[in-house]
Amino acid sequence: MITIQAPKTLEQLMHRMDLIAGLTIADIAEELQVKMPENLQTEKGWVGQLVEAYLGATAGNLPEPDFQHLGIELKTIPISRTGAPLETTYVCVAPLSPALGEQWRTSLVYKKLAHVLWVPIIAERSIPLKDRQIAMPFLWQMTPEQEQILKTDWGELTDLIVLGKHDEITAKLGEALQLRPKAADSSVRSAGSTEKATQRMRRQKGFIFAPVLPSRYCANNLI
DNA sequence: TGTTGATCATGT
DNA sequence: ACATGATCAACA
Repeated sequence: MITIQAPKTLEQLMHRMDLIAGLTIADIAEELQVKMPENLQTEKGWVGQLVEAYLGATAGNLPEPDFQHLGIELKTIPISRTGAPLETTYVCVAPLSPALGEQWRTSLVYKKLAHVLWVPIIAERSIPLKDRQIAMPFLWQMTPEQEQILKTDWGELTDLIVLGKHDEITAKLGEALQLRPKAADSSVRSAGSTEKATQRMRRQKGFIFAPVLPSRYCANNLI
């Protein structure tokens, strides 16, 4: 695979955003000389990793924003031809034992969502992977109103974990953030550090961003 | 048919 | 083990 240097400045990144708009997945795979799977059934994160490589993201699988020095998180988002988001977006793990006194602004959720480069991809399931087209990427920062929603959701969901109310946690909670299972399969268990003594094994969960805040993405214009 | 819970691949 | 990247697919 061809390696792309990380963008040094925000201007460089924005320039690459302009260049990637309108390309198909096949275009990018060809440029990077990577083999493209027929579908995503066994490589669900493949497109995200392809776009990361193409734009020069550096964080790998570290729990940090993708463009570390710019503090920007890259997220691909599948959209319909009319710009409606087709999936929710994984943000980060939800600690089984949240640090005592953890605040919203110091949380990993905030760090990841503070600056997001959304890369919408027209990805209706009827469209073959190779033909799916990148729409216009855009930088997003939460507004004060949006932050209030996220902060409230994060606080309520974190409280449930802190209080050990794991049985009450479902994806129905939260307005813009959900807590959903995040594991290889439903049998995986792990212990929170405060619970190791009692051997209370719980299922790992992750914070999921329901795309209700940037509710519509440019699909047709700007390509 | 939209949502919620489950699952897959990869890297350190 | 546990973090990243997400989409799949069963079921309400």
